[in-house]
Amino acid sequence: MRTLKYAVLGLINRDPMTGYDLMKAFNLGLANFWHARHSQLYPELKKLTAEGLVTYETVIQGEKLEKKLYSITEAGRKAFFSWLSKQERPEPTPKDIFRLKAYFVEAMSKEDLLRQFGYQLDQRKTKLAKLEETMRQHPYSREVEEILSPLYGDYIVLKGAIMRERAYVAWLLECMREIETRSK
Amino acid sequence: MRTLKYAVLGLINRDPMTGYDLMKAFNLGLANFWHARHSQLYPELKKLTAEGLVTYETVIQGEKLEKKLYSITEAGRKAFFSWLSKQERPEPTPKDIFRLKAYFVEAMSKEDLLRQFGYQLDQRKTKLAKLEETMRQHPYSREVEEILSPLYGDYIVLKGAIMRERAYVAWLLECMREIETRSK
DNA sequence: CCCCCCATGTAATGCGTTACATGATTAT
DNA sequence: ATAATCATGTAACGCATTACATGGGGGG
Repeated sequence: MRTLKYAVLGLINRDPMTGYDLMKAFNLGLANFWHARHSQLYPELKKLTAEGLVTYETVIQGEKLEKKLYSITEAGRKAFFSWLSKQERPEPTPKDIFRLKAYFVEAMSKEDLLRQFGYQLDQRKTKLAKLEETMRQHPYSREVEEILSPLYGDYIVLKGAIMRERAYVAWLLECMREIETRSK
Repeated sequence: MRTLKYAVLGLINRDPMTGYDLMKAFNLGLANFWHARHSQLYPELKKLTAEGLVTYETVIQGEKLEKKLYSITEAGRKAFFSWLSKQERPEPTPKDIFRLKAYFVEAMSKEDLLRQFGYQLDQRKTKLAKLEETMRQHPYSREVEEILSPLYGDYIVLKGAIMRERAYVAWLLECMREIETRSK
């Protein structure tokens, strides 16, 4: 499937960048739907270079620090667009350890349950608050921009992440309310 | 982390079962938050047996078909409960190919975008309808049951899956509405 | 001078999928 | 009979994480 390949191509297609730049992207905005470590990125870039989908030029930073600035090739752009326009069937539902634990509700005491759900609620609310803060500061929310820009892509996935977190929080609250009511 | 290990222990803790039974569970109810193939389950059961967390007895089905009926041991139960009560920090956000494509909105034409979002909407709506049908037929929705039963666990994760799908559908609709409005 | 960040890689290990492989039972 | 389902396993491969490993640049 090689999804990472296309994620990297898509980013480099926006602007030439280094492996380090990619790593930052995968730990910031993209982290809401895709994640990769540098230990996965550097080999991937090597592979893409070998496949002729990207090229790099070595840039000197300061005195002698070398960095590789990657650009997409025509072949790379073609591969990326071809992947992008392909309709893929929905993937299997993502795994979720907390839902798994919730499934085993019968093995927990009511106190344990409320502790577990409460902790999860805390975590999720914090996450949600951060996403909402990011949204408030997002340029797209303030100035109305052209729809076919990277900024708009940023905006819609952020919006999606917020809606996803809200649904999770709502679920947790509903479960807790029911557990509390019944345990009286 | 060995999450599969605990998923298996939790299921066998409910009732003794075979590898095949486990496989069915991972493709039905659990599929909404965890998934595993038989090729992963049989080795896992072997490992759990070696660790002394489960035991099995061989049962003959019909004339000569052997199946292994696994039960949890005291050690297994202990390991399971210890995992269950442990608070884990939220995992990294799950990967989502469609969100990744949505992020690269600037590389698509408006027609492509509407086609992609439309297809995804179809798929997600179908999935949601199935979940809602399962919910209508769920025993817990009809008879009010004791809260600390496997049936309740089943119910809350189903509820969670429905809320998750609804949020996804709502996001898709919102994106499509905006894309259509702006493209005039 | 020291710490944080920039910058790039490799090795070992673990988790998961796809494919390979076999055979019995049950329902139509 | 024959197809679907029950039932159990292994092998090869790919994707991802953790740990190992090294060194320069810039700000305080």
